[in-house]
Amino acid sequence: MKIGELAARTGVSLRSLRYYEEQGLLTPIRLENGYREYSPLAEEQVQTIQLYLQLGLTTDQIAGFLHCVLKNKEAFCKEVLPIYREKLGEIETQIQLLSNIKRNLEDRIQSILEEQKETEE
Amino acid sequence: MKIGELAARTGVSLRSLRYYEEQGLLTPIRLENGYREYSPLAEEQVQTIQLYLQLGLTTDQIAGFLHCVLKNKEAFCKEVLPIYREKLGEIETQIQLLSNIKRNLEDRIQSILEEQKETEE
DNA sequence: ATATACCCTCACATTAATGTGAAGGTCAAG
DNA sequence: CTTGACCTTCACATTAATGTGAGGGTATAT
Repeated sequence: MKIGELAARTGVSLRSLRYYEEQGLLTPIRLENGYREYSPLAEEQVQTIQLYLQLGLTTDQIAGFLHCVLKNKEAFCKEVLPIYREKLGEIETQIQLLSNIKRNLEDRIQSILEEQKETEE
Repeated sequence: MKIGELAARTGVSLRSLRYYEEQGLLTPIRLENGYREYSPLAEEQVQTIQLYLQLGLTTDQIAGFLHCVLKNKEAFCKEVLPIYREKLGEIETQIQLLSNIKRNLEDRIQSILEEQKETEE
């Protein structure tokens, strides 16, 4: 299938599909006229790529294990686990940071409200 | 004081101090030779700016209420509360998103570990 | 042959604060 | 008058995936 059809089937933009190719995640063959020709399997591959992107992995990281997970279960791809753990660590750090800010903001909002209450009296 | 001294006192880079001026957060006067001359109050102002930046506010948002909070308590600056609430909402959304990813990652890690255990047997 | 609906590549824009470096003026001490 | 430590402005780079648009080729139906 050509790129337009793959985009329609997957909901991923032409731009992104070409970008995935540039990043080595997708390698359609080229027709004589230069058009990309995707195998039927590409549809599933794109969905897999999307899944990993939604986990916050970069195309670089995905490229490191994609060809493996497309053929095997994740558990058989030794590159996956360390990347998951690394990402999990980042996420936890980020949540911690945001939680601190959240508490700070809540305290400040509370202070303002109390101050305003006093002034009303 | 000149920019180098202010940078040394506050730990904020020259680049950032100039950027704050560009964003309207800091307005040193200019000496005849073109050098920026900061009032002694600038040190505290910079610390205030840093505080708001650390809450995740943009220079645009800070510019909206900075001149007020430098003179009054936050509670008297009506622009502050809505901005805090907006930011709080963003933070909560972000935490929610990250928490979903976190759970997803944890599940996947768990699955991999269990699968590997089975394979070992 | 022309319209239309595809496809191609290349390249700039997006966000926000900060880093970095070039090219050059100012000032004080020697 | 030179050195060194300041200061100035300007401008490009950083991150990552995606949007957008120009300029142009291809294929099919009329």
